[in-house]
Amino acid sequence: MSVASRPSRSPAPPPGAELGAVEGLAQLSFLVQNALARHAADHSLSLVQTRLLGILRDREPTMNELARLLELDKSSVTGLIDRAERRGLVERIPSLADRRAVLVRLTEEGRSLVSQVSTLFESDVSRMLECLPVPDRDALSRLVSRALVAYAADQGVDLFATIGTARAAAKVP
Amino acid sequence: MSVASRPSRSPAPPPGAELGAVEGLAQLSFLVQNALARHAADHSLSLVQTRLLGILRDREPTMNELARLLELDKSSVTGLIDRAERRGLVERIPSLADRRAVLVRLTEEGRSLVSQVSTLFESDVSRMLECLPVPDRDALSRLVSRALVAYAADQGVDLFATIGTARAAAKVP
DNA sequence: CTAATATAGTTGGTGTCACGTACTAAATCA
DNA sequence: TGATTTAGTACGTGACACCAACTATATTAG
Repeated sequence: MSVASRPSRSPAPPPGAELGAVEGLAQLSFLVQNALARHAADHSLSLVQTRLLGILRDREPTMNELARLLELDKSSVTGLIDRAERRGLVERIPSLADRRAVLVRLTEEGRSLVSQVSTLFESDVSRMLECLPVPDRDALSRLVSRALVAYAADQGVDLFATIGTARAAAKVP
Repeated sequence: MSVASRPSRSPAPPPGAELGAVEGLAQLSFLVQNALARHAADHSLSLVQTRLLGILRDREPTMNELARLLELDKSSVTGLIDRAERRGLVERIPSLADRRAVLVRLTEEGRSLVSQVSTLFESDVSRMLECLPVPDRDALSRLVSRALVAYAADQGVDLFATIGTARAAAKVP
């Protein structure tokens, strides 16, 4: 896949073959994302909803902050929260500090839902890792983490919270 | 997804540095997907459209096969192809073998578009890998590919198309 | 060789989600 | 105080996803 060039069919795709690095990472990312999407869908959540709930696990942001975190337009967030609120997953709380602002908070139901999905998701990814022998698994984990850290530093990106464990990085003022 | 990514400056590489394996893979998958989505959007393509074009690079499937490859309902594929066709990216060709069936093929324009996006995407992922020293990079690539193959075998899953060629295998009775 | 059934694709209805624009209310600046 | 910026919402549009219903072939059964 990768690239561009030829539309050719490889004469004989080696069966057990090695994938190129880029291709491997790309496919891996699809598998991981599909796992998440699948569990989310099983609980009637879209990916965005799930992401929303994941973010709210350890925060109580304003609509505006949410838009920034989700990289969405603020008008998109209005609808997103409308639907989640209608389902009883989150609630809007008027900010005391700024009367224009609204804080968004998980309800108990929302919290329990996101916990279930994240547990299932994590066990899926674990299962994927368990296909590897332990030493390989550790090595992979170390390399991935090294790559992420290096890339993050390089690009000034801040890695953070996946759904599961949210916390991760942290705190950023 | 659970995650959101956020642009921020990291003051310094996170102190706790090592990520759990699950979390690392999850974050990695977000980075990769975001890269793809970004380049796609720059060319006015959605992720699904991009995946569609990627699949068509080395195939000329029926609507039905497309639905299976994309894991979409066939009625969703109708709309997807309608829009892509309207933009001149693909064309419908009546099947000679089965008069109910319709084949979908990339146009020249579609081919050129997907090539651009995939080139950009790949260079992004490469850039990510280049943060690692060469031996680590090779090791990572080998491990990822091993994990994918093992997982695919384990689950009877068909690895597939990111953007390019998927080589997919497909074998499943 | 019809008659029942299965398959390919489209249509239409509903809902999510994303965007841009326009608008209100509150905060801030000047 | 008056001008401007900021938070959030309302509205219209379009992409996408699903399901159920429908047409037209194909396939199978009797």
